[in-house]
Amino acid sequence: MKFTISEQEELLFLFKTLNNQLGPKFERNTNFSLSRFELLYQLVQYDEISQSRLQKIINIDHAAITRHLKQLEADELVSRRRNPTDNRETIVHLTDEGYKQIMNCQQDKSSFANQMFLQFSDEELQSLMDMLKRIQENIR
Amino acid sequence: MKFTISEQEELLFLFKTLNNQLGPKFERNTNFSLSRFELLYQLVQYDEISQSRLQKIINIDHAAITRHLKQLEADELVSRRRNPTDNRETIVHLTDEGYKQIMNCQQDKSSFANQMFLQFSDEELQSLMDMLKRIQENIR
DNA sequence: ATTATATTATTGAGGGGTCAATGATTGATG
DNA sequence: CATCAATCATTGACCCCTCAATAATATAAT
Repeated sequence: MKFTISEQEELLFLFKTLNNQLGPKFERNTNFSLSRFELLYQLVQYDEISQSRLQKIINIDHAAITRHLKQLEADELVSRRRNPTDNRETIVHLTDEGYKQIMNCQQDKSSFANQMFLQFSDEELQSLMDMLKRIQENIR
Repeated sequence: MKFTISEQEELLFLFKTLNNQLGPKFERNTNFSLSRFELLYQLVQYDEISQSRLQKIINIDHAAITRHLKQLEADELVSRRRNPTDNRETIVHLTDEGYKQIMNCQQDKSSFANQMFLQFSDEELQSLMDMLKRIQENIR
């Protein structure tokens, strides 16, 4: 006995598939994973920021944040130190090398995003963004 | 010095975030990961199917397919045997227990998908599907 | 027939993510 | 001020994924 799949359900799986394809492609183009890129990007914006604030912005688990930053620190793209006024916090800061590298792959990231949304109108981008945010709300 | 992020780039990261949230939620609701669910779903459709055909349908790496099916076999939701007419292939078949379990969580999956697309019109679903497929084409 | 080529499945290494438990530090409260 | 509760970071266990290398089998080509 077979059963059918609704359009909604098809979309759910399409999402997963698309994402599985997106991540590796992005990484091949920029040499950074999406998460690492986001992390470094935020560090450019904030200069100094605690891990827990980064966590809230990036929206991945604390554990993943810690491990990414430890690795980025080992790679010397980032420096970390305790917050003197609150010793629970670790404050993260981009090194010169980190800044250089994230700036270097700006172009790659942009052209990747352009390729991804080739032939999308502004209205479509807007509507897509809107729908994704609504989905996010719906499953919250 | 800061730099800005285009709408396209914002969408790229929104995709990743949304997906990171989608997977775990789905799993908590159905007790199957999205991939396992898809695998079992296809087995309901095909009754018997080779791993390589499954791989092409589900669109994840061969290695992941092998590991999922080995685990599902250990859980006795699936049986596997060599194809007598082509010994390279492994043919996969759903067990009664596997059938029972996948059918059991149909309801959970449906209500999850409904929740996800709450207040989406048919046109929106259609347009979303269309856009996702175009993105998939664009990055292929 | 024998050799070269392609297909299928498997494994190992490594990256990314979650959840749960732990330890340290800070803040609030009786 | 002593204790209890919240916050932050870290670690371990485990899941999912990709890529690359390998082994086995089948197919094609000389």
